[in-house]
Amino acid sequence: MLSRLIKNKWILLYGACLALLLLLLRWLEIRFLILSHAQDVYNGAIALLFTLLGIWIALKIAKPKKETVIIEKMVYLQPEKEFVLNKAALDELNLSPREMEVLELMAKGMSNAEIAEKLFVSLNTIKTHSSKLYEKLDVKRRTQAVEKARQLSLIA
Amino acid sequence: MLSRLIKNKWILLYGACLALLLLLLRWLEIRFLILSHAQDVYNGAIALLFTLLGIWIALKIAKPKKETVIIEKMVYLQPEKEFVLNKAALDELNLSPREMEVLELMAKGMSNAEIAEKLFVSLNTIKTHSSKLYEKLDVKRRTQAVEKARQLSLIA
DNA sequence: TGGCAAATCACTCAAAAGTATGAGTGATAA
DNA sequence: TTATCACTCATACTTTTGAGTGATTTGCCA
Repeated sequence: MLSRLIKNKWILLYGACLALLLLLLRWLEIRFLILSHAQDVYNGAIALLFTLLGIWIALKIAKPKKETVIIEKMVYLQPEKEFVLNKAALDELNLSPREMEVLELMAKGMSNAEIAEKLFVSLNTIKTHSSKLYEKLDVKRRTQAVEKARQLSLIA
Repeated sequence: MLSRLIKNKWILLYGACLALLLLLLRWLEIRFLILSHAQDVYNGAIALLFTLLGIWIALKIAKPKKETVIIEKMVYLQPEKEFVLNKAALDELNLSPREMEVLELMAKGMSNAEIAEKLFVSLNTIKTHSSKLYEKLDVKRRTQAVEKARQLSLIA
């Protein structure tokens, strides 16, 4: 609660300023007993002041627009004779178990229909899986998917 | 709609503060019996209005602040194992030079159209080549062709 | 010079792959 | 309880691939 107040200290600041300003104005008011048409100038001043204040607040508060920069970091894999699954890449890609299955069967050269039959699901399901697979692997075709998976050591 | 309100909760907060402030002033007013209170409400309203106006203006006009977010993307590279072309198998299969080219590009995940463009020939030509390729490799699909070629060490 | 293989391309039909969208279910996390 | 996710399936549509067939050109060689 307190921390929130502190966090929003600008609000307090703003309140204080407002209070001060009003007091100042009051004081001026009393001092000069308000010339009849001075009221317009007075209102104008308030308007101007608070407009500026609003602008200032907005500029302070406005959340910055994010700009994403992707930096590619190279990682070299050890040349192993036996196949070692690249867990890091696998985690990063976030493939579901089913998607991995489909990927493996794909890599064996099986058609969607064959994969569907083998996994006891419909052809459409396999299509859905493969589409998501391509999305996650950032490829367009199954041949590319297999290529990439091999490069990433996701499959043997 | 609601989320926008929540998002801009500081505006509400600000309004609350302003209200509190005005109440405070009112209290002071009563305390010290200074002048008519209508003026305060009036001033407060103007202040509030123009503050909002200022904020609105700023948000409309100001170019958005940019914040750079850097995301590191891992790229896994596999160091080249020494690839030894299996000449025996290649001789036996009797693939023509052009067919080998097509096979290699296929293995890179390129589509027939892309291969055609790359080799400056028509799509139909590539289809012919690939058909013969499948025949010679005794496979049904391009994925199988790539698989088989890899197993036979015809390609890396 | 005729035969042959390689390379080119066209055309058609069919099959497979892929896209887009929506939707239902069950499990699990917030 | 809501929300999210993985998995499932469907419909409709587009694109790509593959099969089958046939034709032309070019260079090689016996």
